[in-house]
Amino acid sequence: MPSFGEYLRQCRERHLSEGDKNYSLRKTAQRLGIEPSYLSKIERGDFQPPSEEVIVNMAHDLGEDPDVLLAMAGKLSTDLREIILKRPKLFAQLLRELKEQPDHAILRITREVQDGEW
Amino acid sequence: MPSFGEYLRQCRERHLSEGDKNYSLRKTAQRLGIEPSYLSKIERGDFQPPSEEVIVNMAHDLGEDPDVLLAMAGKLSTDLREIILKRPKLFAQLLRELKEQPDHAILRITREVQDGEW
DNA sequence: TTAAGTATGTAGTATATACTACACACTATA
DNA sequence: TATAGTGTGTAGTATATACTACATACTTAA
Repeated sequence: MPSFGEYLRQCRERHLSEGDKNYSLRKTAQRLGIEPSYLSKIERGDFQPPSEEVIVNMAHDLGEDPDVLLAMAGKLSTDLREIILKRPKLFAQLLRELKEQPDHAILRITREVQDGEW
Repeated sequence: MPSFGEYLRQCRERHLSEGDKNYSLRKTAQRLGIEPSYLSKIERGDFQPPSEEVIVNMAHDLGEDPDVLLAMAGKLSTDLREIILKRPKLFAQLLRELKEQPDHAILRITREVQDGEW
């Protein structure tokens, strides 16, 4: 699995190789509101991943999933954290149960809740 | 709802008022491996809540639920964060669905997973 | 061939986090 | 009436987080 920085560079260069010249390091950095040298160091792994806000902007700019990009940076989005912290006992118990469950089981629960079977 | 510091002091003073003299601020701080003045300031809300490690120690020392105490400090335990970060897409979706669900629905899911109905 | 655009290197900064060390004043006990 | 124990106030520190500013070297298009 690539590191956060490597993955970021891959995404950006994919856009470039598809012919969109707006995905140079400088132009991308400008859209993100950060210094090009900062983005360079993040992509190269010289610096830690940036703040949640910048990562979410990156995800939107690159067409990636914010939660996945945040996870690659070792971060959990604030809204998810708050969902858990409002009912910590309940969610702690559920999550520790689901830890060992396969993907399809979690997906199935999600679907059933969506379908209002609760 | 009391703040983290207020709640901490309530817990500690409960032990004291039940006659256990080991729950003075100084002795408690010593068991926790922190300075008494630091604990004093935390309880009074002069300082931010301490690190996850110290909060978990506090919970054990006071007979409280670590996840609840961490939540009062605005923190999520590392193990729960990691459960989510390993499958961010899956858990993000589930959590955002469960956000609006009542307690009993979440409890019911937890029980059914426990009982191996999946 | 020069001007614009590319990435990168060096050297900082501001703010937050997570504490320690020690002195002080008050209170209960022996 | 010492002294042991109580909580608190002042003043720091070390480390991490999240960046900026500017200079430099290389590349490409006019």
